[in-house]
Amino acid sequence: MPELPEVETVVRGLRRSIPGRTILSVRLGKMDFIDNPVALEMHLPGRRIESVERFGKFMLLRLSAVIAGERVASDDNGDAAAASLLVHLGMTGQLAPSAAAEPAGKHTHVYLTLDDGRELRYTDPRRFGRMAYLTEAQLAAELTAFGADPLLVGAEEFATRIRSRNSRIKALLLDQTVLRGVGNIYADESLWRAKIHPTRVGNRLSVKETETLRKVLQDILKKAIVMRGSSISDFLDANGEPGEYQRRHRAYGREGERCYRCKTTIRRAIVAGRSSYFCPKCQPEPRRRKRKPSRARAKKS
DNA sequence: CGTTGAACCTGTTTGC
DNA sequence: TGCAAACAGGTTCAAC
Repeated sequence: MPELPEVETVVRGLRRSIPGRTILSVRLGKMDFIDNPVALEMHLPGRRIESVERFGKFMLLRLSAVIAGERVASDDNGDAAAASLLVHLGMTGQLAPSAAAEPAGKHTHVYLTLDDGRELRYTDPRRFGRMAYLTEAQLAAELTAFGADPLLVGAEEFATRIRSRNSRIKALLLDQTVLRGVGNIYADESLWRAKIHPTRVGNRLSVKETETLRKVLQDILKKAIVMRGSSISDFLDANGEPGEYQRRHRAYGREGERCYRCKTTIRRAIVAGRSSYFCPKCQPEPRRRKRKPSRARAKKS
């Protein structure tokens, strides 16, 4: 459920009351989605949360360096220096503070006790999310593999990233090493708006088409953030509130309904392994590509 | 390189 | 009603 707009919504919510708080203790339930559970228990207590940031679909809680004297940095592990708690919400993750006395749900697996009587809790039924305590060096290494920020990427870079690839545009939009933060909903919404069929191949899109796609993608992401994301069945922000952007969806989840532009019935097909919704009229299907002219003897056709 | 399908895990919806 | 199948905002990895 969480794509860039939803993660940004959670981050903005957390920024209102989390920075400045110190983590007093850590309690863990199931921990198969945590890189190194012991690292959390060992290094989080005593740390102050300096800020909350977003990187693609990741949330980063920036942690203070351990105050000298509080805990002596006698080791060279770097565990006394600034570090971060990286959180990915997967499909069903939620990160929100609540009063420590508030009963937690069945799928709440991480409890960070704060110094103001609250607990920052991570809840995730499917546990497709991820949590990890990372030093600065580990964090830097972790983030290098990701692509451009879809909100900031310029026309030239976007065109290059898309038009240099031989994959379907749907797959490219979902590929986090191409763009960081776009998921299934916003990929389909932007393709519908740009009138581009999800199976069109990147290197066969014109410069004009990629520029249209970049603009509508940015416009959609910005509007979705303003509307606090899309809540399909269970997305809730850091205040437990659902988003409103699902009311603006034009393609995603609309199989069998009529296209807002031409009234044609919206169709669903699996592209890049994901349900993809599109208007078969507004988004014309590309001509099937001939297979490679393998002159290496293939028996023939 | 690129594509597909399976796997990870739990819950909800849909179909017979 | 009951039960099984299909499906879900994501990522990763093996196999071709």
